[in-house]
Parts: sequence; structure tokens; C-alpha cells
Amino acid sequence: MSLHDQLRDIALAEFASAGYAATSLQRIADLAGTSKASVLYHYASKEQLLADAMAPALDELTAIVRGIGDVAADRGQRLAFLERFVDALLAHRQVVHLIVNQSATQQDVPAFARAQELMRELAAAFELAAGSTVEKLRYGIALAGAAYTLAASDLLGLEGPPDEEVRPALITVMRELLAPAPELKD
Amino acid sequence: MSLHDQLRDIALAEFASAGYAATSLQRIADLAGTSKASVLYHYASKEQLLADAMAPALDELTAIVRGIGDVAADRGQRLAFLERFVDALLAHRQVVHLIVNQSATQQDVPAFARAQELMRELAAAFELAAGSTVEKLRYGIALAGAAYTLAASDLLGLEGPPDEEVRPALITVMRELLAPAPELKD
DNA sequence: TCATGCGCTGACCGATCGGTCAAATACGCT
DNA sequence: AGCGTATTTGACCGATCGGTCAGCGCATGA
Repeated sequence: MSLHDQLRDIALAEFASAGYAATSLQRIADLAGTSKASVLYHYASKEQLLADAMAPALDELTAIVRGIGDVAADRGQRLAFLERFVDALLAHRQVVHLIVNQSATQQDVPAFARAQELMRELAAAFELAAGSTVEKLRYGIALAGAAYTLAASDLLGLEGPPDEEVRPALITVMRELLAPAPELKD
Repeated sequence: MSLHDQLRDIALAEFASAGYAATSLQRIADLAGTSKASVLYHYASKEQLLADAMAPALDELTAIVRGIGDVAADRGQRLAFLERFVDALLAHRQVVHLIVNQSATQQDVPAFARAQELMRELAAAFELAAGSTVEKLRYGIALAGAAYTLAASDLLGLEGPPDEEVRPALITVMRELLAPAPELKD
């Protein structure tokens, strides 16, 4: 793998685990066994390095959200969206972690602003579909909870089960949440 | 209100909205109309300022988690925990935002390390209660989703309904999630 | 009146940050 | 070999960071 790609992968891992602001170009260079100046040769700036590292995941998630369809009425579309969404979360854990944990407080960084805009779009799509406060919260908890649980599972000490097991479980729980209110009594 | 308390409140608001690392002592001083040196007169260090600002919320949340009881078997205890937990989330939105969004990537900061430990305790309490992967995910999504949705609602553009409306809705949704699996078919 | 101590400040410190630049090196092609 | 391009590097820059320090004004009380 080229140094160019290595730097991008190393940076992504560090940004996700230690934080974008807290990760210096010097540290990325050290981890890659090169110099800070060489990092800035391959990427015009630290911001650009972040943008390049997040781009594939953001592109995929954006496509999913844009093609969300009428998630309110059509149950089939809702389920299809759910599977694509969960797969994307699983495939881009590190970027999801970045989006969930750091985009809110770094909106001056272009890539994080883009991520924030994506989340706003996603919220809007479900906002329209939601009626009562309970329903809005249900969607919010489902989407945020799924993303956050996935992103935090590594850091919180508890190493999650393999993806093959997490995927169907995640879909099951989110399906319960996104289904019309079951009106269960307790 | 004394300058001492003012500084703590201003710092908390800035830490939550702009991020701990991104908030300089100079900015806190400017917002308070004083000097950076005076901030460091009232608080020995930036870390101490954060610790003091987060302490009340962390104390309360810790007490709730410690006295969680047997949340697995006793439905009454589960409900009582839920209400106390939701009330604490609502009462300390800013700190919740800090815990959820920043503690993961700043574990070298004592206050964040404490927050992370608290989250680990909470996870452990439900980890023991949980069996299958689905059940674990259900708990994770409920707790993380509730905290994150609450913390992010301000930033995501959508201003939430008043607390009197959010509180019962939040309890309802979390009750559904924490209840024994309803086994609904879709 | 004068000494004490609290609140506060500007000047300053060393460290680190992201980024620039010119020079050195490596390498493919004719 | 000789040339042009791509890559790499260390030295350096201005800015900003958290934190230190000597000293300021001022209220209090003996």
C-alpha cells in the first residue's frame, strides 16, 4: 500500500480513537515512520486529510439518506433503508465514531460540517414522518442509539460480538423502534 | 452570583457547545469580562475547572447508578431507576453532552476519565442483566440513544419540546426498550 | 495610619501546533 | 550519463496554548 493511503488509514484510526483536535500531524508522521513535512506533501492540510479519510463513508451514507424514499408509509422501504443503513454503520465504524462523537463540537472543520449536515438531513427525513413527541423520540433514540452503541462499544471496554451476530440483532431492535407504535402496556 | 460561579457556568456552556479542547482559557475569560490570569486564580488549572463544572452532575449520576438495585428481575426497581435516570439527564443536559460527546476521546483528562468509568459501571449493570446479543443491544440503544438524542437535540437544529413533554415521552420509549422483549412480529 | 491579605492583572515562559520553503535525494526515461 | 519529476527532509515561522509570577489597587481592621 502506498504511503499516501497508509497515512490516510493511520490518520483515520487516530482521529477516531484520540480525537481530531488531539491528533497532531507529528504523531501521524511518527506512526507512519515518516516526517510531518511529508504528510503535508501528500495532503495539503490536516483538514484535507480528515476530509479524504471520511469521504467514502460520507458519500455512501449520503446516498442512503438521499434515497430514503417514503419511509413513513411504506413498510418495505423502511426495512430496506434499515438494512442498508445498518450495513453502512458496520462498514464504516471509525467514521461513524467520528461523526457521532466529534462533528457536533467541530463544525468549523469542513468535513465535520458535512457530517453534521448529513445528520440534519437524516433527522429531517424522520422528522416529517414523526408525529407525536413520543414518536420523534423513538426515531431519535433508534438512530442515535444504534450509531452510538456501535461506535462506543470498542471504547467502553466491552468488545462486541462479531458483525455477523450484531447485524441481525441491530436490525431487529431498530425494526421494533421504527415500527408503528406497538402500544404495549406495562 | 460570584465571579467564581460565573466562570464555572460559562466554562461549562462553552465546553459543551464548542468542546473542551477547543475552548481556551482566554475565551472563557473574555466571555466573563475578566482576564485569563484571574480564571487561573479561581481554578488551579483548566482541568480543575472542568472537574468542578462536571462534579454535581457526575455525583448525582454516580449515586443513581450505584443504587441501581436488581434491575434485571424487579420491574418496580427498573421503573424507579428509569425515572431517576431520565430526570438526571434532563437536569444536567450540558454535562450529559460532555460525557457522551467528549469523554471517549479525552480519557487523559481526569473528569472525562471519571465520566467514562461511570458509563462503564452503567454498562456493566445492564450487561449482567442482559442475555442475548439482541437484549444487550436493546439496553445499549436505550441508554445511549436517550442520552445522545437529548444532548444532540439542541445542536442538530431541532429545538426540542419543553421538558414537561419530553420527560414522559422519554420514559415511555425507554420503558418499551427495557421491558422484557415484547416479541412483536412485523 | 499603616499593615495584611484578597482579587485581579499584564508581562512573560516553554511547549506545541499547523504550515512553508529551499535544498537534498530517489527514480524513471531518453 | 544526463535530465526532469516525484518524494522526502530539517530548519524555520507565526500563532496559540496552559500556566507562572511579581506586583497592582483596595477593603478591612488594629
